[in-house]
Amino acid sequence: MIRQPIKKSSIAKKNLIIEKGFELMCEKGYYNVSSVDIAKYAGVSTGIIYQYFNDKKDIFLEGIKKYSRSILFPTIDLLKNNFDKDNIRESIDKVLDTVVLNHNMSFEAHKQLMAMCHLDDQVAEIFKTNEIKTCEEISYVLKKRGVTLEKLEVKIHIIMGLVDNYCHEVVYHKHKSIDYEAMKREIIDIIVNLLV
Amino acid sequence: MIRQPIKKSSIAKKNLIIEKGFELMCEKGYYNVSSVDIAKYAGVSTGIIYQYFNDKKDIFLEGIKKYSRSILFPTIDLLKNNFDKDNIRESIDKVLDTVVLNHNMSFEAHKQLMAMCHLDDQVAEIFKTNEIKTCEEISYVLKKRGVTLEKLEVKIHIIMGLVDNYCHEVVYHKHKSIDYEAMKREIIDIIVNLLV
Amino acid sequence: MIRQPIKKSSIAKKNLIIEKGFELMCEKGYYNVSSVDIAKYAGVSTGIIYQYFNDKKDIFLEGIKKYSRSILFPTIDLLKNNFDKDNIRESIDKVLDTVVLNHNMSFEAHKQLMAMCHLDDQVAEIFKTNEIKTCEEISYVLKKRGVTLEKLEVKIHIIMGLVDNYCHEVVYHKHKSIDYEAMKREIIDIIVNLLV
Amino acid sequence: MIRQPIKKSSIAKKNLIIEKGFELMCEKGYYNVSSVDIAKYAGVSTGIIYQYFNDKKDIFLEGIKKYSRSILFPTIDLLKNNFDKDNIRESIDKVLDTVVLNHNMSFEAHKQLMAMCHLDDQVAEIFKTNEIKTCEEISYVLKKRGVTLEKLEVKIHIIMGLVDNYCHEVVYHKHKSIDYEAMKREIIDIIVNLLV
DNA sequence: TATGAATGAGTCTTCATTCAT
DNA sequence: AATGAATGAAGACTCATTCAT
Repeated sequence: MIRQPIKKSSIAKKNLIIEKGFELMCEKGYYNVSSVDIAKYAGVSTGIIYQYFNDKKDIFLEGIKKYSRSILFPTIDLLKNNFDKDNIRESIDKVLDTVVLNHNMSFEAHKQLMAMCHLDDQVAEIFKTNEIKTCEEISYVLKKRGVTLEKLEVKIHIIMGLVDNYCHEVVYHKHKSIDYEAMKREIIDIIVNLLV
Repeated sequence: MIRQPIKKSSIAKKNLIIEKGFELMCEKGYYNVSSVDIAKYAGVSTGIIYQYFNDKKDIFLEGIKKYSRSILFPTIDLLKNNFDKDNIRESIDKVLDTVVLNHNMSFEAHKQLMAMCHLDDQVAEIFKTNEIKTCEEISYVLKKRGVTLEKLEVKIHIIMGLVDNYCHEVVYHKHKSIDYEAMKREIIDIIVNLLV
Repeated sequence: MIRQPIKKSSIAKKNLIIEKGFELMCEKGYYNVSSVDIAKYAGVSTGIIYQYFNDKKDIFLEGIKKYSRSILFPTIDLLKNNFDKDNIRESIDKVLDTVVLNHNMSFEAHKQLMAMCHLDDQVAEIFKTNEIKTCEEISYVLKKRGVTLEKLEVKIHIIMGLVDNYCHEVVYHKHKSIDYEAMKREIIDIIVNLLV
Repeated sequence: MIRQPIKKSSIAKKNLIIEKGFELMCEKGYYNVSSVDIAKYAGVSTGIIYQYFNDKKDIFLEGIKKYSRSILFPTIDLLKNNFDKDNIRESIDKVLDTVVLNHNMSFEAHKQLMAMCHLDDQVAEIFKTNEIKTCEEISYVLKKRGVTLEKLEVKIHIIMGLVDNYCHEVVYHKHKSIDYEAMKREIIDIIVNLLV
């Protein structure tokens, strides 16, 4: 049924479908985009889609595999570039700002990805794997930078959750009654406490 | 267009549609359930649905308004019944267990609600309102029980996030490499630190 | 099944349904008006409609029987009041003006009635009967006013058709390229020729 | 949304839908035919209909554009082939017979077309345009055959109306009390009078 | 390989009519 | 005699997927 493209141009075409399809689904929403839309947007025929993919969801899954990591867990790169054991507070501060910035840049995509994550087990599985991998990498980076703690991975998981929550709070829930600067300080405190 | 039921039996019928419809959508998934499915499941005709609701989403929204609070934010009742200032650690422990239990009881419902929360602004709005209200109520309870802290609401928000994350971690992500008991202890530590 | 109202108030109610229902159907179009609409517009319950009428069309038919004559064939009354054998030209002129005026006053109703006349055999039958009756009456009036001609009824039929055509031309087709005053003169000439 | 067929077979398919759909609607009545009916009758899928047409009415309109001229206004061809200035009476006689014959051949179609003409402005517009065009063509033919009259177009309009009325009288209203042969003679007289 | 026309099951929605009260 | 809530069959329309070319 499903063919693996061999020719260079075919491989490019398959990748184009993933790229453009994922882009469109992230922007408009999985359920608001039809296969015909995707084909048109990618500039290919509808038929070819079903030679490289089982169904519409397949495209989305491939898209996630390929792009979601950079959308959802850019933390690792941030840390690699910014983490300074002797200046944890500022490192974390920078990470928080960057994560918020990143979320705002792909606002709709994030919403769609989170939604699909809850609606589809395969999507959820990919996210889970991603998260674990990210956690391991962060762990590796931290260790390299001199952080030696018990239960490090558990702590990193908690920290990742905290960062995420803070981010969602700021990006989606933004409401007057909350003092977000204070929240940020509290969260940094918690993280610092966990890492020392 | 949309009629408000006046007769007792009609009100009951409308409520039945909300109850059964919401149940079905939570169980099978919003996008996997049609209005005909809902009508059949509720034992009413398809026509009547369109006399009381604009569309499927309307039913879902009403369902959320009616039930989601008890599904998503039972924390408040837990606290009311369990919080003991001189024994915070155990109080929190109990809350965590109960939240996990509660999530497991309506596993699919939670997933659907979270998904819709990301896909639909109206749903998101209801959640946001609920969360603020819950936060305020928890704040009120804690104050009554003798917790007097600066930035209490900010802290409660963070705690609610931590609880939620822990819960999701346990319920959805459950994987071998993580020591969930350790995670629980860490989280309790953080919460206790925040509250003293 | 169908009940004949006996009580004075019931008879009034049935008539109200015919009156208001017919009015609404003429205005909005038979296919754009539902029984519920009619009931609401007449201020009665939907149920009662089906005690006095077999179906929606019944109301329309009764409406036609009751009102269409005055809408469609007011010619007879015009003639009764205006026909002057020694001044035919002016009589006809007045009739034409009045018929056009009458059409314009119930523009939508006319269109609906003509349409239904073509769509439904029962409606067509009523129209046919009406036309014959009108023709006979006109014939009677003309004779009384001293018009004695062979094949009078045939001529009257032709005249009625001419009047109708002129009217439709003016009311519906109105376009620049045609000189309607000239047309009127020609038609009057023809009619006068027929009647002398 | 709406696609224009390019491939030969697709064009044929679109035309088939118009042809069969129009045929069915004319036969059974516009309001008694569903898109599924049309698809079945034309031997195509329901989906394809919505790729070539906005809705049912679209098919009807295309049908009218394609076929109505030959159904409704064949007079012009009749005249072209039969009109003889020195033998007007017989020419007209032949036209009348042919028009009646033609109406009887597509009895239901005529009724539907007339009905839709009153119910739908787009249909009405097409008819109006057709009529004007026909009138001009007849005018052209008559002039060529030596008929030179003032207000010729007005007269042709009146004649077309007379022919139509006679035809409807014969085809739809047929009733004992009228002497149709006499009516025919009268109408021919009127027409001849107009043309000399 | 690639095309894009075609499919048809499935969805939402309406409304003439019935029926419990 | 009257109500108006309820019914459910039928219609319009969509879209993931297939298939002839």
